[in-house]
Amino acid sequence: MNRKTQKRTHETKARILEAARQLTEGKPFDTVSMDAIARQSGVAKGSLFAHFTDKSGLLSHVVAERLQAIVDHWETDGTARGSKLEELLDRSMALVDLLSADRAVLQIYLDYSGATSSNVSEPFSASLEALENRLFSFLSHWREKGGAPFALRTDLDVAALASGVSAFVTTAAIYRACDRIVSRADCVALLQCQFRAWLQGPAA
Amino acid sequence: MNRKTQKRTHETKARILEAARQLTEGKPFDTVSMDAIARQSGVAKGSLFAHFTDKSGLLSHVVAERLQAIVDHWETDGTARGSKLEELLDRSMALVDLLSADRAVLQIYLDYSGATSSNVSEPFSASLEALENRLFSFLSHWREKGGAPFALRTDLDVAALASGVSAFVTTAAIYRACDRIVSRADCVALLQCQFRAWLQGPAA
DNA sequence: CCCTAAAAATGACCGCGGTCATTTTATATA
DNA sequence: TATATAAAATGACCGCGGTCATTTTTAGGG
Repeated sequence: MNRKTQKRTHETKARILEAARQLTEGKPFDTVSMDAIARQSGVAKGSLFAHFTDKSGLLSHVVAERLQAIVDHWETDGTARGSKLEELLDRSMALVDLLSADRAVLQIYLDYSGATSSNVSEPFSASLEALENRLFSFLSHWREKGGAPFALRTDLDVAALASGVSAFVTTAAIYRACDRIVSRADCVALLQCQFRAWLQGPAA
Repeated sequence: MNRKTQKRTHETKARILEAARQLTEGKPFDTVSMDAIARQSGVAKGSLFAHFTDKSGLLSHVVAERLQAIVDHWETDGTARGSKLEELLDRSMALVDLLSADRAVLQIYLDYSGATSSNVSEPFSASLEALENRLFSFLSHWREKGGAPFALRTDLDVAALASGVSAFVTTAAIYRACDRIVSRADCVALLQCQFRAWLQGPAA
């Protein structure tokens, strides 16, 4: 017969996540071992793998939180900005900064950003979906209401535009994680150029 | 005093690479251990790391060869094609197929495609550069001589066009490596749409 | 040809992520 | 409350990538 999950489960899971959160604060993921997380959370190592599929699966929760922070900030921050393009650049760079700062974070993002929701931790896919929705509605708004410095092209639907933007952001993060793009300014410049070329409608 | 490297060096390095080539034929990289490569090549494991920085560094040579094969095939194959766009799609999908078939291959490609040539094995960066050159000259030719099904846009230089194409191909490979893009046909369709939108000049 | 110093090869060893047979704990029922 | 059993926790263990003090081989000067 089936019994329902005990409340211990949620507690230990929370303890593990809290330990992971603390230990990864400011340190690269690959310097934080599963043994260390087990020790910090006062739980046997084996238990980590009972609650999470693997190290990536565990840390994807941490990445999810960081991703969510970007979304939240985008949604709440009403700071006036020079233009729609600048706003998009600003938000994109927040993501690039997050992803390119830690190889393992980028790794997790790439592994899970493409996967079907079934094999990914819900927090991560939720955050990712929220981010994609935010981008989608941003572009929708831009197209409908207009915005500086140019009008969006109309020969592609918003979803297609968004997927292109994502592609540029992702590759920018990859290039920056290696050292192909050295300075942050170069990264911004590249994205600005690509965004213009991808999003701009025919000249008025 | 400095002595020059012995000829043994090249021999063992070649033996190791040959073993790696054999063992990875048709099998995912992560099923082939360094111990296995050492055993197959008749060399101590420690020697592998004397000749190559790490497993990625070793296998990047194998990836380089596969990459080079794509370049070579593109350069020699004079098969008549329906259009420039089809040719580009065809060649891009060859790369996508290569990268998405094995996680570790994709990993190596992403790690090294961005890195400065100094920290990457020469064969790999050579193959990558050859591929980029091939794309560049393909696009240059398209722009100058024209070609179906449309003329290339002229508001971006060829290098910028190429970087965009690479971005779309890379993300397509990532999506396909996970299961975001299930069928190969969907992948082709996505790329076709993105290539058109990215490359097409203003309607005549 | 021998001797010596540098170059190359070696394999025991380490920490890591991950597994699993076993033990401990909680809960439903009598 | 006592008992049976499912759920949860445990930690010794494994194979992996990678290291390094030691040994073996090679090349060049006397």
